[in-house]
Amino acid sequence: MTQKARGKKTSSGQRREESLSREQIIAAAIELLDTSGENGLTFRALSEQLSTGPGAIYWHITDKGDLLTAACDGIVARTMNAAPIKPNATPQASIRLLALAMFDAMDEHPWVGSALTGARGHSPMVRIVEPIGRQIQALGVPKKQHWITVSTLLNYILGVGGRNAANGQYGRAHGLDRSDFLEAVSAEWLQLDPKEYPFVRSLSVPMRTHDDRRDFLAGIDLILRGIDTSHKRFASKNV
Amino acid sequence: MTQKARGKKTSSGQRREESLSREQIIAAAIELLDTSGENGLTFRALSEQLSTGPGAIYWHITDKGDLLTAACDGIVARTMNAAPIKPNATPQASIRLLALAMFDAMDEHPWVGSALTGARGHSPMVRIVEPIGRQIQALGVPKKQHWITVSTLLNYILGVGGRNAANGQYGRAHGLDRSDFLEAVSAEWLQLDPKEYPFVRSLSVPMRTHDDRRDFLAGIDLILRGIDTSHKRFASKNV
DNA sequence: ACCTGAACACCGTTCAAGT
DNA sequence: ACCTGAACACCGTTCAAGT
Repeated sequence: MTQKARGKKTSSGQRREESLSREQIIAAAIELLDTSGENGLTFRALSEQLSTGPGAIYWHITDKGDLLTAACDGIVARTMNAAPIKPNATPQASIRLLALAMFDAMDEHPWVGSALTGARGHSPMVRIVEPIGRQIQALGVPKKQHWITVSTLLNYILGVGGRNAANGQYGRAHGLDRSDFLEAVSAEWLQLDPKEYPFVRSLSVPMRTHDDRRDFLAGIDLILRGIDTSHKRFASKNV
Repeated sequence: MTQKARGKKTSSGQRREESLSREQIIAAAIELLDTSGENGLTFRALSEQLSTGPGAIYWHITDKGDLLTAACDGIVARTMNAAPIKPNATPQASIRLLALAMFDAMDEHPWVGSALTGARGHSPMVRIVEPIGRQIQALGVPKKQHWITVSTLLNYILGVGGRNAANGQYGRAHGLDRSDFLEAVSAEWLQLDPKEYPFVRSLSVPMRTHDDRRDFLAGIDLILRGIDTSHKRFASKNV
């Protein structure tokens, strides 16, 4: 509204024509994060891509934290809006779908996992909590349990996202692809003291062969079973 | 063993008498992290506290990531070793106890939450997985489910720890204590559009009044219920 | 073998100066 | 109102030089 369009007529190639906007900056930040990872987002690199000086960005953005949160929020917003929740699906199926959508988003944009955990304010979080919460409501979970039920699901999702981000960064830094990485961790686990770490050693095979996405879903299902039980118990007392 | 003790005889006050050791550095790092937060750990601040130059640290430590992981590992190790698991307690009770021990540790050392998520290698993770895994075994969970069961618990714990760390940092940066912080978030949630965020708005009261520790445990119990169910189902098929 | 500390490359952020 | 870009304070890390 207040923004006067003052484009430079002769747009030379990829140069911007309009004045800088917050949205432009965020979009460029997302692109930078996607292509060069968490450490790739620099005010200098960003301003170069936008063909300005680093100081210009501070007119539209408060902080690096602000920028990171905004970029994260952008991904979360489009992810949740695009999730195809069917009106006649069961609440469980819808929760699975929503969670899986987040998983895929965090898998495609590994930096989202850590940005989400450290996000300032509430905006990205709230975007996830709302649709999941509605399904929890539809599940008939009593009101007193709403908070801890969403919290549990959210914290699980955040945990997976954070680990994914860390593993991805490690792999990128050491030039390992996913199977190399799993192989290495599996081997390390096998070298642990059999007396001290019998259980961890017994996990060395599943660790090497597991499927992140499938196991993420299995965790969601595990939690969903816990919700169901508590609901039935409560309902039988009340109805 | 190979390390010759070559102390300076006249120890002036707090100066170190022996040559630098990895353990000394890690202990100092933990102290620094506890007193001045995640951003307080600097090679310069650390070397000053150890009365050396920044370069000296690199003789014993690979990296800042290495240092952070080692500090985190130190806390996790002592936490898990100190957890008083009673041999005649139920597996569920033991898992609750172990999880709660980790929660308390991450609450006392907020930086552990984020360090744990980003930890390189596996060492701190493995320390948590082993004792919890044994209880899962004791629970009679079938072998094929071991991996996803510990993963789910671990990811939940990591998620809570990460959020705690982020909230703590936010509070510290803005000079808010816990209740101020919750008040602020709760107020923000109430200002959301009632059409778009009815569920989140309905959480504004529990958000303001909730107890982190109790709710963390409630989440653990929720997950434990999910495990129980799946176990019974499997057992009835097999026995 | 272990430590010193100056130096390097690179950050986020600020701010006087411009338009 | 918005942008420029030099400058500041501060990082992690390296490395020749010392003991």
